[in-house]
Amino acid sequence: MNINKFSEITEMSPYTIRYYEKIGLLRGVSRNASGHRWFTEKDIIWVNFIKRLKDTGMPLEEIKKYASLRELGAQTVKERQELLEKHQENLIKHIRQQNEHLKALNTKIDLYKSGEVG
Amino acid sequence: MNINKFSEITEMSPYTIRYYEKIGLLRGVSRNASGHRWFTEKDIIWVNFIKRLKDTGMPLEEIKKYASLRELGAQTVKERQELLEKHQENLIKHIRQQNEHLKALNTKIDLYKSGEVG
DNA sequence: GGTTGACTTAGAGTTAACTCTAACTAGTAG
DNA sequence: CTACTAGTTAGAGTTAACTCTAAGTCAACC
Repeated sequence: MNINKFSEITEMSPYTIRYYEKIGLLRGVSRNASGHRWFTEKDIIWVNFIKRLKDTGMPLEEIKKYASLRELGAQTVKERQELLEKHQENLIKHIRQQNEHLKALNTKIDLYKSGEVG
Repeated sequence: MNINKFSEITEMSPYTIRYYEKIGLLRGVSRNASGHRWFTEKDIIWVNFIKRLKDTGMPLEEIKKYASLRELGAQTVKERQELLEKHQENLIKHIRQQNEHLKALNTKIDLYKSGEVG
C-alpha cells in the first residue's frame, strides 16, 4: 500500500511515518517502480508495536535501540528480552502510580461534591 | 522557606519553580525584605497538586486554567469540579489502556521466554 | 570596604517529537 | 503537450516544558 493508505491504517500522519523512517525507526520499507514507498502487512505490525512502546512512555531513542537489536538477528534475542522486561517493570510502576493519583483525585472530587471546597 | 529549601522539598529545580510562577501557575508567592521568594506550607500543597495533575498527563495550560478559576473564588467551584471530573475520566481511560498495553507486552515477553522470537 | 553566596530578572538555548515548506518528479487524464 | 495528483527530499519551523546565562542586588563575613 502507499503512504496515504498506510497513514490511514496506522493513524499516523505521513509526516510522522517519513520522520520515523528518517530517524531509523522504520527500516527496509520497500519502494515501487517510481520510487514511492510501498508498505506491507509487516510494516503495520511493526509500527503498531512501536506505537505501543511509545504510548507506554518509551522514548523513540530507546525504541530505536530495540529496532537496531532486532536488525542484528538471533544473537540479540536475550538483550531484546531484557529491554522489554525492564520496560514491563517501568510500566507496572507507572500503572501503580497512576492508580494512586486516581485515588487522590477521587478524594479531591469528593470534597467538591460535599461542598467542602470553595 | 527560601527557593532552595522549597526546591528540595518539592523535588523541582529552582528554574522550574520560577518558570511556573512566570507562566502564572504559581501565584501570590510572598517575598522577604530583600525581594527573595518566601514559600509557605500552602505553596507546597498547591505545587504537589500541580505535580499530580501534570503526572497524570494534564498539560500546564489546563492546570493554569484550574489555577485561574481557583483565583476567582467560590463562584467557580462548579466549573473546577467539572474540570477535575473530566480529567478523572481521562485518567481512568488512560489506566485502562496502559493495562491493555501491559497485557500485550506480557504476551510479547512470553514469546521471548518460550524461544518463539528470534 | 571587598568578597562571597544566595538570590533576582529578562531573555536565550535546549530537547523530543513532530510538522511543514519548497522544490522536484513520475504517472495519468484530457 | 499540459494540467493535476500523489508522491519524493532536505531542511526549516513549531510546541511544550523546561534549563540555562548574564547581569545585577543584597546581606553577611573578613
